[in-house]
Amino acid sequence: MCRTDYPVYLQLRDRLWDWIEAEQLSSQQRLPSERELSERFHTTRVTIRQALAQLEAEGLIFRSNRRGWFITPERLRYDPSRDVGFNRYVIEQGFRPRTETLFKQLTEVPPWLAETTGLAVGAPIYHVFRRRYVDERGLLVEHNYLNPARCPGLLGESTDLSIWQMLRDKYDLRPEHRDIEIYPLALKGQEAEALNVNQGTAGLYIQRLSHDQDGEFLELDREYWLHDALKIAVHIGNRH
Amino acid sequence: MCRTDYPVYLQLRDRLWDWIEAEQLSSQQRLPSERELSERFHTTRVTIRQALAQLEAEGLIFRSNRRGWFITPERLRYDPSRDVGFNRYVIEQGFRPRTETLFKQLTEVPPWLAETTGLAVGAPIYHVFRRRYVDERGLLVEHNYLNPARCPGLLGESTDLSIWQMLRDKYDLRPEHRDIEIYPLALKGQEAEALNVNQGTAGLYIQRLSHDQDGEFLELDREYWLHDALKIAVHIGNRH
DNA sequence: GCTCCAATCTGGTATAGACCAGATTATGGG
DNA sequence: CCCATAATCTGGTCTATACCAGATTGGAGC
Repeated sequence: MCRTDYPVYLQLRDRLWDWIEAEQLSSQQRLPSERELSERFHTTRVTIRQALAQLEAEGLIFRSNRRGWFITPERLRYDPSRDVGFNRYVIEQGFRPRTETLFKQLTEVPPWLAETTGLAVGAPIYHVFRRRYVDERGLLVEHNYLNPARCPGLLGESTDLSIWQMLRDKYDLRPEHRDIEIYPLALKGQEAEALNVNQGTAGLYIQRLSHDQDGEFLELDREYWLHDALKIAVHIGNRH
Repeated sequence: MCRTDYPVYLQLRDRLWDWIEAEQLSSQQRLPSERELSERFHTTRVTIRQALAQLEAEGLIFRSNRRGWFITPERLRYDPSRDVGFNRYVIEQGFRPRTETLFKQLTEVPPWLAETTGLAVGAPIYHVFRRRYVDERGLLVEHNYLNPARCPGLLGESTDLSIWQMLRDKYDLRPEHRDIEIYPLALKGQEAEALNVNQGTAGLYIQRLSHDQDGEFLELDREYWLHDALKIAVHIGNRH
């Protein structure tokens, strides 16, 4: 269509970007439908979808299953090395947090968990599965595995707020040592469904293994974030 | 093709996964061509490409521009909070590192860098752009911005090894405070070209802003990693 | 005003083909 | 044997079309 040797879908990406800027579309606002865009830019739906996927990878737009394309909100800043609850740092940044507990149960330690934590296979373990929202967009799901010996009766409490705060206030437990793992992955299966995204959507995995002041296993936390939802920010050093 | 209500490309993903396991394909080995796969699995190239893209997102395979699909090597473990050089921790994990300096120059602080570092716009700054390999696969490109006042003559040295080590040994500078930012992004432009991947390939961005023991700006490091290349692993706490 | 259901709109999946550009391989001449 | 060139193979891009399933909307009936 144009004379440069740039592929069409990348040209469309640029034009869509400019169009979004020009229209001043703001967070969570919906784009025109793919069919409408493909007409407007004189191309096919397949090609416009390539351009949209490009902008999605860049984090400018996101899709909501069969509802349309929307402008991605600003990334949430997150410091996994601090033990500040989700609700608190979301509010601090001017957003509205919400947490849903999808299930919580007492179960038995499976082999992979035994390997990670050093617990015995088959030992009792609390398992909490939660979904967290910011401004009514589900950004992550989270599995918490807790040692029932250290926090008996925890499942009886509400888990819609901070588990850490509960551990600190009710059980006098504080994470002293922490092993953190972070890597990009594709959201699949249970996690993709719970976040209502397509299988294979880009995500970020954050795992935190915490031991308390006595060196006992305290918690394993496995978080699955949307790739465009957060920016990890950590400060290392004595004073600020 | 099958009776489940699972999409074909996800079934293909599973069958490809099984096939790769069965064939015992190992790191960096090439898959059959897309045309061959689409015949073998009785589908079209478009659909097989969807399945391949799925496995790519999951990090099992990667593509090399117009050469084919290959098995992804194991992720490199990386701790951005420590000041251990790239070459050293790659070797420690049993891989072969290599670094290419794509360019190095004395330039002037642009506005965005001034904002990040607190330096004055137009002040002199060293800029080094490098590409790093593990077992001959380019995994990341890296921009280093260094304060010439603190390390005069640095550009005269070879930058194919550890810059940190040079700062420590030759200039007696050690990073005391560090602000780290990490987030997923799409590799574009210069970074995508240098890594020889398509525009929009998933990547991970790691930025490190370092100040030395005197509180002076020391270095800004901007790393662009392939999304499947690394696993960040950090330990926080007193002793191990 | 409400509920329920049908029509409609959305993105998601899939087919069948075509051509291009870069990478690799085969070939032929020196 | 080496080297240059041609043929071939690879993934990358693009068109045109079709149907599906879930989400939304609009209207009929209460």
